[in-house]
Parts: sequence; structure tokens; C-alpha cells
Amino acid sequence: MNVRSYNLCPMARTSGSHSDITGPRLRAAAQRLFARQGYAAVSMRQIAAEVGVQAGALYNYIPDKQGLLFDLMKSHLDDLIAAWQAEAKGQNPLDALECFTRFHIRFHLERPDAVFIAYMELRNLEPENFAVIEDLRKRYETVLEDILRAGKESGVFSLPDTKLATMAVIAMLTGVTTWYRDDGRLSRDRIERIYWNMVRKAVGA
Amino acid sequence: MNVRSYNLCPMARTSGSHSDITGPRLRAAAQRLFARQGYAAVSMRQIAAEVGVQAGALYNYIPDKQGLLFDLMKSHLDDLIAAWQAEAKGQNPLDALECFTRFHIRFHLERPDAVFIAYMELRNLEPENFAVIEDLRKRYETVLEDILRAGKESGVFSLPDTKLATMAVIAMLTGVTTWYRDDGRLSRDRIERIYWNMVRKAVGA
DNA sequence: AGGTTATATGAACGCACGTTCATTTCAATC
DNA sequence: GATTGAAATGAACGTGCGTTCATATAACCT
Repeated sequence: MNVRSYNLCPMARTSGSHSDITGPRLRAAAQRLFARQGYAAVSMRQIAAEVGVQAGALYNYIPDKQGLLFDLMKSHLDDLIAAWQAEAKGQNPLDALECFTRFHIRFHLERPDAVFIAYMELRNLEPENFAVIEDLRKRYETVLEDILRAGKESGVFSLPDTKLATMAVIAMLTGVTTWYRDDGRLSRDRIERIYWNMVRKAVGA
Repeated sequence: MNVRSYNLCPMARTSGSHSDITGPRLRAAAQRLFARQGYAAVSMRQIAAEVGVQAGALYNYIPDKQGLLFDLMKSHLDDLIAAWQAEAKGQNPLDALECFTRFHIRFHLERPDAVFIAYMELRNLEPENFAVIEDLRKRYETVLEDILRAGKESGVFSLPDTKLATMAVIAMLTGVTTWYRDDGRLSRDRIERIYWNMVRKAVGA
């Protein structure tokens, strides 16, 4: 008998499934802790304590710590790309750029922890995992690059260097997550509007 | 006798000084490793191996690992602020903004490792160290905010929200360090020019 | 009620961590 | 050549790491 026998909230069981609510809770706890302290600084025992189990139990749901990080990052980027594909995209480059700007800010502000991890923990991925994530990130950047190129070619945007403008706009938009607070001075919609204004002017439209 | 007796490059001695070339080498090695792998993922033994000494010897130069991180970050921000103060600042808000833009890009591209650490390792600082660093970072941001406010008040810039524009411009400029490569397509001067163009347009000037 | 099986425990594994310290080394000085 | 003292060694400290596994538990099925 041990102290955990007093656990008042035993896991629900769904018979035949090997993943009840502990799996999602593990991922949620890991996401929170990795974002706040960094992958390398968080121990499996810390995550387990947050979930309410012993460390060994986590390995019913993940292959290892690295696999956990990879899953979190891949899920985030898969979500990001899927969400963009489900978005109304605009009929012309200017509309498309506004859609992208607003979508990017909205999506990223809703998932600050996932965003933080995806940008900060790249160096903690093993090479093959890194390649997968990097490919997804690049695919998303290409969305913006294509919009900017189309706008440049049709004369709507004025850009000396499309690739550089892509990086500049992405950096500017993603930067929102570093200072935004839910109880802050500005609403998300107002932030979207102000950023869209700056982006529009920055690309010369 | 041990294997290190074969070291062909014994440290210079300056008699009475307690800091020869090992001190700077320690800081340089730590900066490189922290930037590449992250503070928490780098061990003192790794740093020592890079310097060419045993781990124990490092403690002749630093109080502990945390103190090493703090010193690196504080030195970087002190350098940044001092360098800006030594810079020609421009006679009006538009000139000042161009000076700042070019200065920021130039300074950051010259110290990619220090920049990376200063932005990524904030969460690994103990609270009192964090407060010091955060204060310096804020002081630097205020430089840009003051320029933007002055320009807005004199009608040169068109900004719905000065604070937000400050964060957007800083994020955009600092983002250069995430993709810039020394052997890349664009020269630093060309990058400065293109970014200045985008910043100028973004603030409506 | 008994058997099955998914899930959790808790101890253990070998290893690496940050840090300390008695001892050794060796260039500079006398 | 002897003395000095800053600087480095290398072993040791206690701790915590990621991961494994035999065992225990409890919800489900028959």
C-alpha cells in the first residue's frame, strides 16, 4: 500500500482501448512544462507528477521523452497546416495576405505553449525528427511566400526580395506571442487589425 | 602524471593575475554551446572539454553554472546598450529610425550566439538574475519606442499603437538572426537596406 | 464469481549531473 | 636551485536523470 492508493479520481476505462484520459493529460502536461521550462529542463518525473501517476506509467503512452517532444511539435504543425487549408483564402493576393495575417495571429495566440515549443525546441530534436518538423515548417512558410510572389508579379506588392519579405513578415507576426497577454490592453481583433495595417504597408500595398 | 601533461600549449602566466586566457575561452565555449544546445542541455564537463581543462578548473573563473549564464547575458545587453549610445543617432525621427534599424541588424548579425542566448534562456535565469536582464532588455526597447513616439507626435509616422509597433519592429528585425547565413545570398548591407525600406513603410513614413 | 487485460506501481538499473577539494604541477621570482 | 602561489587535476560527493520490469490493481466480459 502506498500513498497513491488514496487517489480519489481513478481513471475511466473504455475496455479494449489502450488510451484513456491519461494520454491526453500527459501531452497537455508536457506541453505546459516544456513551454515554461524547456524540454531539457523538465524531467519525466515532473510530468508524471503533473498527470498524477508514477513516471513508469508514462511509457504506456509514449516510446520515450524524445518521442513525446516530436509528437507535440508534429501535431502542432499538422494542426496549423490543416487549419490554413480549411480557411477562406481570399480571391486576390491582397485579400489572401490579409487572410493569412489574421489567421496566423489568431491561430498562434490560441496556442502559445505549442508555438513556443515549436520555435524553441528545434535544437533538441534528433536529426530525423528535426527533418520532418523542418519540412512542415517550410511548407507553411511557402504559403506566405506564394502569396507575396503572386502579389509582386501582379504588381500589387512592391518587394525588393520576396524570400526576405516572407521571413520578415513571419517573424513580425509570430512575435505577437512573446508579449500578448489575455488580460492585456488590446483585444485580439484589434491586434489583428493593427498588424494587418503594418503588413499591408510594409509590402507596399 | 596524466594524459594532459602532453598539452603542447600551456597557459600563459602573468603572475599575480588570477585570469589568463582560460577565462575568456571558458566564456566563448559556453556561449557557443549554450546557443547550439541550450543552457540546460549543456554540461560543465562539455564546456570544460571544449576549453581543454577538467570540469573542476572552471570554478576558478565562475561561481557556478547559473552565474556563467547570467554573465553572458548581462555582458551582451551591456554591450548592446553601450554600442547604441556610441552610435550617431540621427537628427530627426526618420533618421533616428533608420539608424536604429541598421544598427540593430548590424549588431545582432555580428553576435548570433549571444542574441540566441539572450532571447532563449530567459526562463533559465533565477528570479533576481531575470529581473536584471529584463530591465536591460526593456531599456533597449524603450530606445525604439521613444523614436516611434517622437515621430508619431511630429506627424512623420502614422501609428495606431506605438507600443505595439515597437514590438512588431523589434520582432521583425531580430528575426533576421534566425535565417541569416554568412555565405547566404544577400550581403548584410543589402539586408539592412531592404529591412529599412520595409520598416519605413510599415510606420507610414 | 472468476478470468482477462489494460494500466499503474515502486523499486531498481546504470549513468551523468554540478560542485568540492586535497593534491599536483610548473612558470615566475628570489 | 629553492620557494612560491596561481591554476589544473582527478577523484569523490550526493542527487536526479530516463528507462525497465516484475508485480499489483481494478474495470470489463462471460
